[in-house]
Amino acid sequence: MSQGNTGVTDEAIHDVACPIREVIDRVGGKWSVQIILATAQGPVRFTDLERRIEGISRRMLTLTLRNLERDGLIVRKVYATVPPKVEYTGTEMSRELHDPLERLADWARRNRGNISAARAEYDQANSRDD
Amino acid sequence: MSQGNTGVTDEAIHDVACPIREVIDRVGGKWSVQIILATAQGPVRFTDLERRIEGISRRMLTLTLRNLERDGLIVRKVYATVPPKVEYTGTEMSRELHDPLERLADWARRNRGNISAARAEYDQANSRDD
DNA sequence: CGGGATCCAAAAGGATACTG
DNA sequence: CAGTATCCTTTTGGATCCCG
Repeated sequence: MSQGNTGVTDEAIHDVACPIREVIDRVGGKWSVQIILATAQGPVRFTDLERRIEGISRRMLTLTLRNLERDGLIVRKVYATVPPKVEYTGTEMSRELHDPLERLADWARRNRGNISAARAEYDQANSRDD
Repeated sequence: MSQGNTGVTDEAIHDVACPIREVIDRVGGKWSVQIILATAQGPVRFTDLERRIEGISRRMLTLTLRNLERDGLIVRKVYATVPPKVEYTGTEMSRELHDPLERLADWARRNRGNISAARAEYDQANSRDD
């Protein structure tokens, strides 16, 4: 190796980055995480979700639920009653996501200050010149 | 509490989901993670990144680098030489992201099979009817 | 109640030509 | 070499109305 620190890098990057992409592609949507958390401890009805997740539109709730169901992260149970009743429940796989997500949340809480400071600095530095 | 399992839920969801959103908003882009990983162990030049991150366009490389720099996740160092030379290096804050990200990657690797199985099943179940 | 169908706005991303 | 500028396509998300 004559060219400095180009060792593990390229392959290792792909091996880590690629699975991460897969996760983000499924839970990176604007509402996915909230739904995963909301359905974690038991069956929740459609309308309950709509009320509990502030700002979500009917369309996005349906769409996100469908995608999560397709990926096996939640289970949809329909009761043939009238009026209709549908319950959504997070799966085990989905619950196993909580720890990893909590780590991310930790990082975010620890570095909130850092990030907004960095931003302020950057934005100020790039308003003078240009 | 007379109405069943509505305990921690709503506030707790927000307290966890909100920081997670913050992280995803910064590293959820299509190329962010790869750049974070690639710049982790030392200075990398623009063209090196362009070569090592397969499929990235000049535009997106620049854009993503700017955003990461703005958030304090990488540092940009310009050498006033000719031809120009610019190096990008991940910051400590950025390196602290690796562990959380690795957990996510673990989850993805463990559940890859589960997910594609769930998809296959779902897609098949929804091709018959409709 | 729990959606599906439709239409629209905004954001993200890609291709590529040009430049200090 | 390391970008910027411009144009275009795709994706994502929101607003509604309708329907069993």
